[in-house]
Amino acid sequence: MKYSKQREALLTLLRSTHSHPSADWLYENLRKEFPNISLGTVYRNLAVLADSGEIMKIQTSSNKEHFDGFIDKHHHFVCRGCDKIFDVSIDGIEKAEKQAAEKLDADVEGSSLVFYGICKECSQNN
Amino acid sequence: MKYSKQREALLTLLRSTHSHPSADWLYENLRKEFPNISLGTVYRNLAVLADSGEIMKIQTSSNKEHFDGFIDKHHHFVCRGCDKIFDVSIDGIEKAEKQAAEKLDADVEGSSLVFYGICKECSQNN
DNA sequence: ATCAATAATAATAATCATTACTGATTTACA
DNA sequence: TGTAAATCAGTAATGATTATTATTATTGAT
Repeated sequence: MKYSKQREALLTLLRSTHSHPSADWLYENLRKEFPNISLGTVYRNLAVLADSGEIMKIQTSSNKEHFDGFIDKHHHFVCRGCDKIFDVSIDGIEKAEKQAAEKLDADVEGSSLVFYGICKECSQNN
Repeated sequence: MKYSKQREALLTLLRSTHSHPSADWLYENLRKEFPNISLGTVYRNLAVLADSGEIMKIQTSSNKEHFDGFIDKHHHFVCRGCDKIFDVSIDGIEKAEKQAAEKLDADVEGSSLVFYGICKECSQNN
């Protein structure tokens, strides 16, 4: 894995926000610094960084991948009003993973827990 | 919502398996009974049935939607070896939802919990 | 510092899943 | 039965992601 300015800028950008951006948002914002950057470069580096465990891919009910530069154990809440993704930490999930492993007799390596609903701001604006 | 043979057959087919099929699998299998059925019909009815709460859309790390004809509260385990989706019931998730709602001061309507790892069969075959 | 090997890039084309559109058919029900 | 509305099949369009290719940048060794 060779160094590249683009990859570093991508990682820096991703770690500068807690908004869990998508590939095209990252692309648009990287263009400020690299006007010629290619969307393919963004996707490729997101894949590389996710594979190496430096960032995290988030799966929501939208058909779009979102990314998180922070890989500490936490979960997400997706507002169906504004589609924003919020961080939230819940404890006791290891217990659930253990429970699943036992029930299925499988090797559970990880899990994804996403909450859905209406965020504070959206419920106030209605 | 008007009755249609296609929608009924789709629902019956989806409820005949626990394999959590994708739209194209359902399409291919419905063609046995309806050789002219359209993929659009499958997608439309999946959306209609999911909206009305009769079936459930499953989100995994694959960029493909999967569907579940059984809507009782349960969770899923995705094997990264064979990509199969297994059902698993975990208790105590309501507590996690409550915890998230309190932490975010949000209205949590539901959650999705997906486990990842290697299933029993795959770990035996290696 | 220069050079060759190779990884990364920009640009673009291709793919894949899903959604939208259209005109014909089917269902519900007055 | 007749009519309005929902659903259909067929097909085109969209949107996100991935693959291709020729060029450029990084690396480690001379």
